[in-house]
Amino acid sequence: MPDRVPRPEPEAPPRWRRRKDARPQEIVAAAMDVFAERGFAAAKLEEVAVRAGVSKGTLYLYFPSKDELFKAVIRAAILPNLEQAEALAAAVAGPCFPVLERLLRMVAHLVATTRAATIPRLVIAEAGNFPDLAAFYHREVIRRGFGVLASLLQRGIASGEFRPVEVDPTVRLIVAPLLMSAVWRTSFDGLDGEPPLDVPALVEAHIGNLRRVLLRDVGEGVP
Amino acid sequence: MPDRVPRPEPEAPPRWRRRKDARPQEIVAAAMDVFAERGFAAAKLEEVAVRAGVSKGTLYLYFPSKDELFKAVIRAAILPNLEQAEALAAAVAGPCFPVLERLLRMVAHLVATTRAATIPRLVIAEAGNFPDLAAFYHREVIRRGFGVLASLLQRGIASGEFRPVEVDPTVRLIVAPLLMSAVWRTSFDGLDGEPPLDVPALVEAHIGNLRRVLLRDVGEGVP
DNA sequence: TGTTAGTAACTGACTGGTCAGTTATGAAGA
DNA sequence: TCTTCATAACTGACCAGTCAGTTACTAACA
Repeated sequence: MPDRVPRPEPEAPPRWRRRKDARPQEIVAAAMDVFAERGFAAAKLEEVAVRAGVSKGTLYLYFPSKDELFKAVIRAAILPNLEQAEALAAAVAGPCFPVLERLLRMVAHLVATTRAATIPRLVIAEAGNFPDLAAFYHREVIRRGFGVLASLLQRGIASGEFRPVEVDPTVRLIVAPLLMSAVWRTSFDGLDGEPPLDVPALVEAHIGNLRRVLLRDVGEGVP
Repeated sequence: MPDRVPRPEPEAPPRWRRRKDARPQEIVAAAMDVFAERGFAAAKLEEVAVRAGVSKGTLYLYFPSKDELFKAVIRAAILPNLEQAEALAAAVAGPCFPVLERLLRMVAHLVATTRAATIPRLVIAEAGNFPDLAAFYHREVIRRGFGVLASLLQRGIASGEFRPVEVDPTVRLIVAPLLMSAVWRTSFDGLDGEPPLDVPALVEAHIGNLRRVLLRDVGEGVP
């Protein structure tokens, strides 16, 4: 009996390929999805692996632990946007309020349309269990974001464009509605047949309020 | 050999006592602590039991599951305060802005001093995994809280005390800083040696801003 | 006023399932 | 051929939920 070839598909594609450079991003993208849907604790690495098209062991070739994978997700989702915001705020010389408007609308757009909106919720939820993650987020995201707004406010106050408000509370009051929108969209939206949160309308109302709060000449001729 | 009495302490107190009515509250209080420290998923019922001074089995005599215990915690922490707020808002006839001030300061005080401040964070974190809990919270807490503020705004607008603002976005803009404060205090406070969030200062700044936004006659004589 | 039988509160060891992380093995590519 | 990338079966810890047994209390009866 001649030796029968044991593999029936000589033209079958290989069961897997080596793709050392593409893997990390794909894994992070898959992890972003799963963490967003389930939260950190309830997310299963097996599911991350399946969505990334690899096996669970492969995750551990690129990330030493679930925690580190989580941090990588956060970094990947937040840092590019933050750098964009810093560039936007730094590169302007004229009046400050229009810059503030553009920043708010940009963040609102992110909140309303991208997966990055789930990041604050994830960090908030896990801050107690990952103090170093909370510290990282506080240092790399919150502090920098606050810094952008604070310097903008200070410039506006110095030039006389803005009333002399207290900077720190005002920064927090500017940010709060955006943060709340991000959290809302990823926690409560679409419950009980409620209409979804209208983020643009909320932001426009907020900008209108800020105009009355920050600027010296309030246009009182509104009907 | 005469029969030695096997129990050496005839006056020893019993190892446990039957306390059918006190148990549920004590268990809920212990669970509140553990959930607040660890989050729902990472909280261990064994630890809840130890802090409540009972065994794990006893928890299941009073609550059918971890989920139901969680809901009981939420109800116990939120509903009394909500009823107080509704009473406060309903029992007034004069101008609306002082009522709004009192409501905001009351909530700020809760946020700054009580364990109830951790509840929003817990609900936000677990909303994805417990849709019915999110729906319960939305229906019983958020909708009612929004209702209190919305009717107050409408009364103020109708009487001419307030400018004719859009009610729904404005309610959200009023609530956002308080929600953010609650989340902040239980997630980021005391990180990196930062000073803790000054909730009263934030609320006073917010009230000042709302005065400019809502009232018709803005006192422009501020230095 | 004991004594005792009955009951409901309570305990804690156990189970079954889940899942993060490990490793023996093999295929792909140089 | 040898190294690297990847797999998939495996392990061990952890924990919600269970249940057979124990104990505090009570009420009926002596």
